[in-house]
Amino acid sequence: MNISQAAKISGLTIKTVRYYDNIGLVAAYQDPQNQYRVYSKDDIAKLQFIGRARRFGFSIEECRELLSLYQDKNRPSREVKELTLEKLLKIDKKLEELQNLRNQLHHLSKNCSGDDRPECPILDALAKENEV
Amino acid sequence: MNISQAAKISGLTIKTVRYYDNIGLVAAYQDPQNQYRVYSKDDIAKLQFIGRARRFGFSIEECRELLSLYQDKNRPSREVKELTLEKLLKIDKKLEELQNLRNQLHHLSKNCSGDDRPECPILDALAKENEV
DNA sequence: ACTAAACCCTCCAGCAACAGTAAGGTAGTG
DNA sequence: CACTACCTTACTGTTGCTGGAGGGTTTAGT
Repeated sequence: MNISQAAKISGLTIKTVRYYDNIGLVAAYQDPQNQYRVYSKDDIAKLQFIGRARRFGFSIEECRELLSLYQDKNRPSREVKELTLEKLLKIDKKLEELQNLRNQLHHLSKNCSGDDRPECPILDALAKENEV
Repeated sequence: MNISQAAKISGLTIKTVRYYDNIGLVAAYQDPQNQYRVYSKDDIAKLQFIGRARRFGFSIEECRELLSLYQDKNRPSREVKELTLEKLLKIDKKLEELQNLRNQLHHLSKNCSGDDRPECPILDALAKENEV
């Protein structure tokens, strides 16, 4: 299977698939005749696996780790769970930050008339060292 | 005022302040004798302004825009509010995404024993094209 | 006056995770 | 044989800095 089909099936872009090959995440067989990359069903499965893991917020390096755990039939599920819980914690932290940010910005925008006058509590808040 | 003081007061790192100078966001006066950057009170205020805007999730380019609005005494507050609401929308979208992610990961981790056995629903979910 | 610490500078490389583009080779069809 | 649609490598750009090398300057202490 050539790269464009592999990309389509896995839901990734060609660029991304090529990139994953370059960094050794999913190394493709290369036809010695024309240098074209050839993807096996197993490769496709890996690409899909990575695509999903990426959508779950795992980094490339974490994907690499998950992939090796995935391929190791004897690995304990503990390791995978640890990685997942770690990621979960990070997400929770990010969520809290974003929620705070949202509340502050929302508060600011509500107090701004948003018309042709220059008075703007948003800029005032950014300019002064008080809290919003 | 030299760069280390400017950095300390504005709550940024020296590297960051220098970077902002390089990209013309806050251009510092440079002593012709020794090439040292010199920061005025006005510069400090700008740095602080940017620091807060960055913490509010505005990009550098948005900061540049806000700064020019901030310095223009006649600008309508509408422009600032628009920028803020736009940013708010992005944040809401990101929040929703993250929340979904969190729920899915949480669901996965709850179903994983996390012990020495190799059975792992997390990896299974990543390997198969079904939803979690 | 000399020295050492503590500043400051510029320039270059690198991070994540690709996307875009140039310049070129190849495969299949009419 | 031309044309289109693939494919390749290689380089640059993105965002917002951070780290380091290699060097000049200022200041404090002796």
